[in-house]
Amino acid sequence: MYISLDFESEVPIYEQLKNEIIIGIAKKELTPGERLPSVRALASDIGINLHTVNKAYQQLKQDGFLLIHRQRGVVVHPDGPEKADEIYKKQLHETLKPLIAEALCKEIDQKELFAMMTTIFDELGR
Amino acid sequence: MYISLDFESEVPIYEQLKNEIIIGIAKKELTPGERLPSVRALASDIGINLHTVNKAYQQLKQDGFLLIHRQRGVVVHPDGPEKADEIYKKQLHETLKPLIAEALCKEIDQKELFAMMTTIFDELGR
DNA sequence: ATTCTTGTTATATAATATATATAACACACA
DNA sequence: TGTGTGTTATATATATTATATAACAAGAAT
Repeated sequence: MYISLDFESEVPIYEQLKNEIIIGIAKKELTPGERLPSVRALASDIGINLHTVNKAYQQLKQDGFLLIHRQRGVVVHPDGPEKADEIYKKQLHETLKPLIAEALCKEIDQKELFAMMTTIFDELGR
Repeated sequence: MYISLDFESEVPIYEQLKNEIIIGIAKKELTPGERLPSVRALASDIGINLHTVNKAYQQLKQDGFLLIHRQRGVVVHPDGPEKADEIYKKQLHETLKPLIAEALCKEIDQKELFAMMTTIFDELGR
């Protein structure tokens, strides 16, 4: 699996790493039960600190995407994360709203936004 | 116009403020040319520091949402922001992608996401 | 002219977040 | 008995967020 990070980005490295892994899981390039590199291996691979990788792994574990066995390492959660609950849906709604508002202000219309969404679904293999 | 801020949120106050204003413009509750409160008035109103308001105003000016006349105050840009260019569209795409990936992992399907989008369009008066 | 209100600039301070560096620990496994 | 896991602990550096005060420049109102 490719991990592309932008060190110039305002988005923190650990966030970018989380996103890459979540996208990998959504695309099923990362399959349930699959082993991920150790914090040290991945950190060394990407050229970042092991704590930065660990922070991403820990948060993904918290969110139910990963399982971490103390000595066996990190694996994609066999059952996947919990289904979205109402709290998550509300948060997603609140996250999307300003993004869409800004797009509308910039004259991106509903049709174009749906088209962009469809492209993304496509990229994620849906 | 109502401004609702969540001081417990991880989202910075100035970001929340930007979002509220952008949403206001998208909903046309804030109309082109309309005067916004002075940095001091709004800060005092919300109970935050004037520099926090100023930061939001400055960034919104940078993004073409607002015009700031040195002594006449802050107004909603009469012409609105620039139309979305390819760079913006690419950034929006990259912002949406991990959000959608996470939603899909949590078994929110394409249909439900489109429904959520439609609800948001509705809230924004489209 | 004088006063008030603008945004603006300058300093300072504190708390938090991000990222790195090093070292050590506990424990399974070969 | 090492080796490789994640984990924990410290320390450091930098950037971000938010606040507090003060002062400045210039248009607007009186």
